[in-house]
Amino acid sequence: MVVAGAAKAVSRAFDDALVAAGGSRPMWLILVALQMRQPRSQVDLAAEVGVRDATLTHHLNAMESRGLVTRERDPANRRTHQVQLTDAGRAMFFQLVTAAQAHDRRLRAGFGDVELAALREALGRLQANVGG
Amino acid sequence: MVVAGAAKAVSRAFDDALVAAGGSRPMWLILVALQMRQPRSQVDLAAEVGVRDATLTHHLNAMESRGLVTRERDPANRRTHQVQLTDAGRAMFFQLVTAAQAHDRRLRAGFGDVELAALREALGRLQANVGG
DNA sequence: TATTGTTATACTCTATAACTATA
DNA sequence: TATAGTTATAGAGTATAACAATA
Repeated sequence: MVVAGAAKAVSRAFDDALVAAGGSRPMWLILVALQMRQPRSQVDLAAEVGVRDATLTHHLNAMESRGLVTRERDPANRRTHQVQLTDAGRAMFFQLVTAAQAHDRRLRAGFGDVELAALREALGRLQANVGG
Repeated sequence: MVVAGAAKAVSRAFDDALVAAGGSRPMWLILVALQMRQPRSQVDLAAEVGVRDATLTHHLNAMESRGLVTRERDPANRRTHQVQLTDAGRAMFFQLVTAAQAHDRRLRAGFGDVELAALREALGRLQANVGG
């Protein structure tokens, strides 16, 4: 119960940091996924981000209208869309990385390296315990 | 960044557990606040729960229509509503406590007492670092 | 005027179901 | 029929702004 409260506060602070930097958590996850590997299909992206197809469509619509990504039909399988980052998308990625790193520094203030490693390991186990 | 992902997963798992038990996180926070002290004004409750007055009104409307709380004007200051738990509200509180405890057991599987105390302490510091 | 609470409205994130188009 | 994606709709949670009632 105490853990859940802290988890919510920490999670929300990260969301707020991304919004303050002109993005959002879903946008961040999509940008990270594309930065790792692209082009990707929407089914693939949705699975990586952890949302439904229709939810991803919603976010991609917003990102496409902001010029952050492009969607092109795959000539080999015209059902699928190949999603790719634009230059503006890469710029937004670096903008959000910067914000996330600044947030991370603030978050781990007062933590030593060893302690931080232990914390990360423990959080990973908590996440596994809830099926994440 | 890893921490934020784990925090979100842990936070959401708690929300899901409360929903599965017939409640929600805001309902839980309101019930806990009233169980600690009642009657309380809505300004007071909203501050404790961490939402705006209008947001609290929204949740109290739902809880009142489910018979979990009552709102009565304070005769001494007719602007304020005194919010109180009904028998059904207390029953819902215990129902959600039970669910939260079950969830907590699952969450901390594999953690020893000492390790758990260290984790709680560390999470408290993280929360403080983000201004929670 | 200041405070308490409600109403109206809107926004974000998410989901399900029905649909289109391709295979 | 099965798959990829879109559209329509909805619901939860939150917020701001305008308002009414009371002090």
